[in-house]
Amino acid sequence: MKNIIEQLNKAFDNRVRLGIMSILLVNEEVDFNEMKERLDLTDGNLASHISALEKLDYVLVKKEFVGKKTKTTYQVSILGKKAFQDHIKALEKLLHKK
Amino acid sequence: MKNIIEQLNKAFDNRVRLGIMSILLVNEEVDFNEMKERLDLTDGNLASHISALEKLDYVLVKKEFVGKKTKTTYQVSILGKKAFQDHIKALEKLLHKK
DNA sequence: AAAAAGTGCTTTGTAATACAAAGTTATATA
DNA sequence: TATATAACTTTGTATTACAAAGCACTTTTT
Repeated sequence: MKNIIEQLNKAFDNRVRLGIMSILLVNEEVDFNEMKERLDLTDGNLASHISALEKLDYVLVKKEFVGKKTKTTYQVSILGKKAFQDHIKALEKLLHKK
Repeated sequence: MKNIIEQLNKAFDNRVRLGIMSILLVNEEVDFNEMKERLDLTDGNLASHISALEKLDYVLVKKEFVGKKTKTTYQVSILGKKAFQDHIKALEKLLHKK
């Protein structure tokens, strides 16, 4: 039988990743710079958290050219959405249902 | 102006500490061994997380003798309850209100 | 009475984060 | 030509998280 904290997804312990996911759940697409500004992160910090979420296939990274300039946008994957919603459910269970 | 993740309390990022707090919010008192079993932790790991919460004055530690045996029980402090509820509010804001 | 087990830690050691800052490649603009 | 922007990667450091072992003491078992 699982204890209450095992149901929480370790990937979402971190506040930055919680922030990224919650932004991506309500925004179809968010690009590197908007994310960076909304969460007030350094480039490297954002890149590394995104990379962690990408490795788990929770976030999809799209790279395109706008003219000759690169543009990177992020989307949540179906798996990521599911994982996040499960995490929220586990959180709610933890917080309200004893 | 604060960004959304700054409102989350860093002390509650961790799943073990989230678990401890949520148990203490619905139980007047919980002793060392019950906490340990409910969260399935090693002695040292529980002790260190409790100590972190104690340092923040979020948890009160009561040591007493039951016969000649020591017994340690934990309670959430008023400050801790406040901090935790604020954290939950911030979480809800993050998760539901965009 | 000796050995084993339990209470509640602390210490030790290791591995995994988290993060800032600087460096990088390439394009863009003044 | 010099500066700026985009999107990283690298480097280095400091902080966690955790298991396992050790410890002092008491209690239970044999």
